[in-house]
Amino acid sequence: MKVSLPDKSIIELSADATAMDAAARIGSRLAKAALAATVNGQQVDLSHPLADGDSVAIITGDSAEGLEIIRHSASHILAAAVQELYPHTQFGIGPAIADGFYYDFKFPSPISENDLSAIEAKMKEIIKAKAPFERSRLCREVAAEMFGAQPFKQELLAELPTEETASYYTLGHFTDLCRGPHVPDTGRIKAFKLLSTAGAYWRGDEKNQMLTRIYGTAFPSQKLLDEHLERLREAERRDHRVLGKQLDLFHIDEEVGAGLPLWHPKGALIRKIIEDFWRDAHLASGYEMVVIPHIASVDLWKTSGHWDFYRENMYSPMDIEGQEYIVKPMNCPGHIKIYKNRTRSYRELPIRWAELGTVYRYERSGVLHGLLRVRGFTQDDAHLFVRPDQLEDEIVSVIRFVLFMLKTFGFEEYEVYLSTRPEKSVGSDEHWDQATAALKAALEDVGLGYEIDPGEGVFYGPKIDMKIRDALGRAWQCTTIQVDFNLPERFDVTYVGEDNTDHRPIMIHRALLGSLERFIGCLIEHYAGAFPLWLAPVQAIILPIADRHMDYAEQVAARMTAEGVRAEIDYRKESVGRKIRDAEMEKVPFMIVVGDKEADAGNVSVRSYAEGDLGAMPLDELLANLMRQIEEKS
RNA sequence: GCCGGUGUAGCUCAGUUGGCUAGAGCAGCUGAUUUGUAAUCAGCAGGCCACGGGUUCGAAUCCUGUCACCGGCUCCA
Repeated sequence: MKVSLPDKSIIELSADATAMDAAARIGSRLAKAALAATVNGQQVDLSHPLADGDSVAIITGDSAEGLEIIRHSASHILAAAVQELYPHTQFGIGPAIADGFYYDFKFPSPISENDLSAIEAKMKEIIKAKAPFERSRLCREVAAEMFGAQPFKQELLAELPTEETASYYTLGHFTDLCRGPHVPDTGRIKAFKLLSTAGAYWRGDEKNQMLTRIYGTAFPSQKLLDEHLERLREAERRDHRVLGKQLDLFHIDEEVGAGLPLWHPKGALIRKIIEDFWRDAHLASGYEMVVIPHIASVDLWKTSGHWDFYRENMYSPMDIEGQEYIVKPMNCPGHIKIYKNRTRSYRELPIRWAELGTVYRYERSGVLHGLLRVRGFTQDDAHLFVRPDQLEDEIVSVIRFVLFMLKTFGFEEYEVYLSTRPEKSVGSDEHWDQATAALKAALEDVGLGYEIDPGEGVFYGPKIDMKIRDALGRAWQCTTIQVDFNLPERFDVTYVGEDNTDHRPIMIHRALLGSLERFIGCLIEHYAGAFPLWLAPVQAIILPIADRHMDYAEQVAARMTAEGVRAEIDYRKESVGRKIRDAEMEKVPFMIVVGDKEADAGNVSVRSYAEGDLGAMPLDELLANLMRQIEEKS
């Protein structure tokens, strides 16, 4: 028979040939590297028999598909090892994921990370034995019989469409319901490591029982695995919680409360720089600033619907002279009240009101995470009141504004989601459809790729979310843009139209950075604590060589400060080497060494954090350089 | 909230099968050194061993409750 290859060439094989035979015919090196194959667009095992006219591509560990198959097979090896070591374990599922794989188990008694090395050892035995993955097809009755005391497998089996005979893979004594494909034998797994254990609800539903998940990763070679582990260690060094401590930016104090960060002077300064930039950018983009109180009468939250739809995230009311007040979890009702304080004309719209608004939300203790998930945070919030004919243009300009902001902070990569109507929500289907369509149209207008996140909208409207990733690759939602027909209705928000009758504006809720806490947390990790010049709390530190250079150091500092550069002097009686080391540890962008030579010549010796020793130069030259970098925010 | 783990000086960490006055480095303070591109030297001080209860002649160590933190799950800016 003849089969075709990806390069369009045709090879001739015997009538009973398999995908493996095709690989062998192409080359012996490929046969050795082969893990699985794609036949007519479908991934299959190497043992898959070919038919005349098939188009065949061999999958190796070099491709993303190959890597996924390696990891998926590794998860089966993990399960087989667990079955041998802990015979009464019940098995959940074990897929490949972005950076590795996991398998969920219900162990007869709890295990911990200390047990992973024993499981790894057993896996290595299985790999050394080059045990084959054997595929079979069973009818449902036989499979149900085989999975006897495996309730999770039984549940999966019961949900399969009746007309289908599912496929099964057997590895030693372990058989799993699985679509495949798998590597031909366990010897193909060249490098793997078990990383951690975790609790995970069966099928991701907290109403179900909790299983024990084991995470691991696998690569086609030890070298690639080592590189990956090194990246993980590097990521730990970028952790904003570690850097926040090292750089003295913030801390979270047990006696103050979980999830309530305290900003130290340097952290607060970075925050101030971001806030200043943010306010200026907003004022320049047609926004006005508003300010509202942090607590409001419970009546406001009843009108807005938060009391009914958002209460699980809100703190309990406090009693003030018999009236119930609530700490705000959102800023929108306050801004609406400002709008409603007088009659608005169609000529005023769009109204764009922005506020760095601090909100407090109840978050379950287990979800708190440094600055990235807290209980009190400041949103870079704004509410736009627009006429229907202005809606799409306004969304487009908000999206453009977001892209500008993120780019300024060095974020070039993010994920975009369009979240649709959740179960707990208010408003008519018609309004939801209209709002969703407007967001979609705007995204397409700007040409931004996005995914749909079904049912993830807010209770009052759909939203566009943008997520950026932390050092460990976890995605955090920062930007959010929400279209809302409902709150204007609930508060009876109106404007007088050209026709002299009342009309209902549409609201856009939006936060570009999301919250300053989360954004700065991501920013610390993004820059690994080495902030670009415009954001660095200390931009330059002047290092006098000996006490007699203090006067000159102060002249230099005064000059820099006068130009608006944040400069400090290291007054300590320490060696230059020591002062440099400490400045390096604090990741100060510029170190200015001044001694006899500099004082005599009236210049400065410059060492940059990024580039090292730059040699001597006139102070004016350095300043011009710094001013340019600050201006460019580079 | 749930599963597993952790909690010793400001920070990073030792602390053996329960047994001397709980240690080290860094940071801090004092003194000496006046230093040329990643740590000068010496001395001193610093601990309710997260917090509460229990077991024991004796607890940092064992048991238990609470809190916080870490990795996930669920949930979210």
